[in-house]
Amino acid sequence: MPKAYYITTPIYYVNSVPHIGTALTTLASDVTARYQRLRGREVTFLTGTDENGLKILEAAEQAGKTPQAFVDEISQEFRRIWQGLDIRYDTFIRTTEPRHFEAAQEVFRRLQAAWHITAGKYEGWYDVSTETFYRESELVDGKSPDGNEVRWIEEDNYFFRLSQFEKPLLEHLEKHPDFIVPHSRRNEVIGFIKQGLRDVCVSRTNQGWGVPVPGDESKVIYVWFEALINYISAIDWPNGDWQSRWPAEVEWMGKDILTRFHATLWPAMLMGLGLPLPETLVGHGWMLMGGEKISKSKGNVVAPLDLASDLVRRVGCEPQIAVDAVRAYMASTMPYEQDAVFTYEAFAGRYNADLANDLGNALNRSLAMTHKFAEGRVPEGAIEPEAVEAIRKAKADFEDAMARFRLDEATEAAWAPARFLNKYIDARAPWALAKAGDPALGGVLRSMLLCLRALEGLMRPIAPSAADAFAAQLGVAPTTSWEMIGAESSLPVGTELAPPTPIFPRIDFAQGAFAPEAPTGSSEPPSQGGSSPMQTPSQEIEASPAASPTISIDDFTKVKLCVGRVLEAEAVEGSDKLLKLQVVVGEERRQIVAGIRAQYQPLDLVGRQVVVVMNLKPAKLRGVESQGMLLAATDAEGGAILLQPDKEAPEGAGVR
RNA sequence: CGCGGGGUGGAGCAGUCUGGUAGCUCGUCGGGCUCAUAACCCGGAGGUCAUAGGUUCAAAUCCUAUCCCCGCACCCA
Repeated sequence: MPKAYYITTPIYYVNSVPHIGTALTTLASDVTARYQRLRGREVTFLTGTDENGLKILEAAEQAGKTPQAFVDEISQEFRRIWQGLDIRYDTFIRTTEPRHFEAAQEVFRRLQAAWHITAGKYEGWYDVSTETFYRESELVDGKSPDGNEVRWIEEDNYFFRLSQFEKPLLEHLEKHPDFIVPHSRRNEVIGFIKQGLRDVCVSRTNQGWGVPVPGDESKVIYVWFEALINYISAIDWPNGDWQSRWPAEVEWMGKDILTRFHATLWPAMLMGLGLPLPETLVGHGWMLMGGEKISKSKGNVVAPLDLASDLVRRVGCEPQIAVDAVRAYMASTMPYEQDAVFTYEAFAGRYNADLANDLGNALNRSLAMTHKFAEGRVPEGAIEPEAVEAIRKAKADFEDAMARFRLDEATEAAWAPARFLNKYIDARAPWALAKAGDPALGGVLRSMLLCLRALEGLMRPIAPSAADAFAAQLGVAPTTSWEMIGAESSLPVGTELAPPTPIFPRIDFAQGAFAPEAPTGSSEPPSQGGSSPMQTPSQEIEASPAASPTISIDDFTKVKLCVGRVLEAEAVEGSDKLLKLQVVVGEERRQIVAGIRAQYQPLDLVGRQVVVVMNLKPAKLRGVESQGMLLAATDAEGGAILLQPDKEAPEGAGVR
């Protein structure tokens, strides 16, 4: 049996539901999968959810649910949204499934047997709440960088000896130039590995959630390590028919999780297991909102299905067509090397220009003419060579673009027959031919319709429902194979066409700009495109955007605030944010480090009165002791605006 | 000197590896058509390709230096 084309997305961390960035990766995979199916390949398209890890335990607790109920619910939500976006995956893996547990443990066992995982004593600081280890130098004020309590632990743990794979990884990258695309990111990966790889601690204390280390129930396998295994656990490695799928042809992901994990740790794990590596890893760019990274705290999250319903509400098209409009937009602006910027204006503009004006209108006017001049049937007549050539070229361009995973170019190629057609119609002016009784009319009309039939096939991987609508109006069944595209037999003479009905109704901007119905920002996640098995420790779960809890006046008076005066100020070396200040508060003198360098010059500050938090535990920042904190407001960009007494206050005055 | 990406007509981008008179979409101005979803087609205006040197017959493209933006890392007491 020939090997199936195996394509994967990262598994998504179930701390919250997908947004337009997450959908990007999944959509890219879906378009690739649909294209390969059309080409006749057997395809296995995998996606899933990452459900282990201590953060899930915490998020579940916050939500007042059992962990299992919590992950069940969110995993289900992912599947609902993928279904809504017409994502046709073949396999959905959840890392809480037995098959994943078994495979993960087997990976662990085998790597252990091969001495790629070894037991060792770990000595160091450990942040229990984020499951992260820190070096002494990374600690701040005796706490983790996130401000969590850390404790010194000396415990037995397991280490994956990643450092041993430096050379083999570099060799593989050398030998397979297309292992990582785009090439700019391949260069980054090479640079990263050349800096030296450190062994990875791959076990954590078992708190009743996660995959236990085989033979050591006191530990679970570290979630970042275990999550990657989904790519093989999902195809029943090691006991099932995994060899008919592995290695993956392509693993899609966002650029954020490419370098450290998919391009380094994951291939090293596979090497340790003696398994072949995926053929290609694509680390695409991000979809930014107005130039900024998508994040809930900025309130700039767009849920893909909301975008579709906004469009339905505005133009009254079929829901599935609106979904396709979202798909087409994402595919056509698919960030590859660079990030792309999402705006409602751009989405609406492209919808009108590409889908309504070019594609929809091309279909509409062609059908109308056929009804008017040829009784609504595909007429006799020779297909004209320029049409044949236009279709051939579009097809070849599409193939070429997909071979390079350039969805933006593929989309452009798919639309090409429509763009050609509009020009062609104008050049051949069928209405004039009809008036003149010119016998060329039949061939021209038939050429036009064949272009539309080809368009229907080419757009199918990107916009399947719209393709169905095209086929229906053309009076034929959907295109089912790549060979059909452009073939005369795909649209027989005499085929009866449906009456033309606009598939993509235009957005009338005279009625106002296209905008979301209501400000979004309900329960969407802060993470991006490939946000994945591996979330960086700083990405906190935001289970509920709830108001901060109230505190009592007693709590407040615990904070000792005083007015001080800045005596000296200078930059902290090696930091572009920090200033070192000498502040006098009454009799007392304090050294305070503040992250205000972007807003204030040292000289601006000298002599100024400031409000100081006196009883904050001292901390070391960039190696410089800070004995307090200045109060400041936050500006729109997150910069600091120092607070200052309305008029000169007595030296050392208390603040309440 | 932490790592990396980028600076191309009003906007968003391609082209840079493999030098050869700057291309696409949108916008704008003018014209055309009337089959069509006020859609479509044609044409114009608009760029010293961040800056300065260099290599070359020829540089957006190669080399050197500088400036500016943006990620990551660090960090924001």
